[in-house]
Amino acid sequence: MDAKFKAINDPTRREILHYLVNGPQNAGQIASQFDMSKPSISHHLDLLKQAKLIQADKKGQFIVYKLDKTGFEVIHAWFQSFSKYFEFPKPKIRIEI
Amino acid sequence: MDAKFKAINDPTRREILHYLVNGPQNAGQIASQFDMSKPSISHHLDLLKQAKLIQADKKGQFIVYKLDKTGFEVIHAWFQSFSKYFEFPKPKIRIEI
DNA sequence: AAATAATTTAGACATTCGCTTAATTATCTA
DNA sequence: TAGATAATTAAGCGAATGTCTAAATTATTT
Repeated sequence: MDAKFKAINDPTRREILHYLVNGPQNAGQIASQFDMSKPSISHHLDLLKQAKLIQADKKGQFIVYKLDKTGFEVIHAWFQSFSKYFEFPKPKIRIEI
Repeated sequence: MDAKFKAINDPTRREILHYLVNGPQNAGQIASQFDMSKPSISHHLDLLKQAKLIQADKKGQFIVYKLDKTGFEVIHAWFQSFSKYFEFPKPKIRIEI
């Protein structure tokens, strides 16, 4: 729990998560998006992995990262625990008639 | 944005938020729930207020705090931005037939 | 087997964070 | 108005965080 909130507390890590919405990327591709050393990005990726917000898959000499639903669901559930106090806006839907 | 994620990163602040689900409480009542000095709680309340996760109302010599929807909605919207990647579990509903 | 490439690990440093005690401000009441 | 109560602000300290460079590890290519 703590690890997840800690993970999303950093702006770089939140950017990494958003970047991965486009699909899986290896560590080098992710690092190239940021004006920051590769070891720093590697450290951020490690914290995101510990929080189960991303998954790492080794593909030869590359390590491919992708979003992990596990961690997101836990945080989402935490938010739901406030729903008795107030409702959050729901996505608009259309129903055919 | 940063202030909100920072605010929910701390376990004491998350407990304060949950405590306020029961309804508005003044600073002393909140502090009495924690084995921690009042100035520390006061500081936590300040960060939560800055993040617009709680609102402060002065009632005489008391300051009454309550949850503020504003900040929660912003964080919730951030999560929604990942919904294109995976859906979160929806609350179960019953429809009368 | 040696060279190259991708990534992580290790060590160091400045900044931020959370906590405490002491001092301050504001309000209520006798 | 003096004294008590509620809460915050100020100052200081140790621990955690984010960043870097340099070194080590793992996998591929020639």
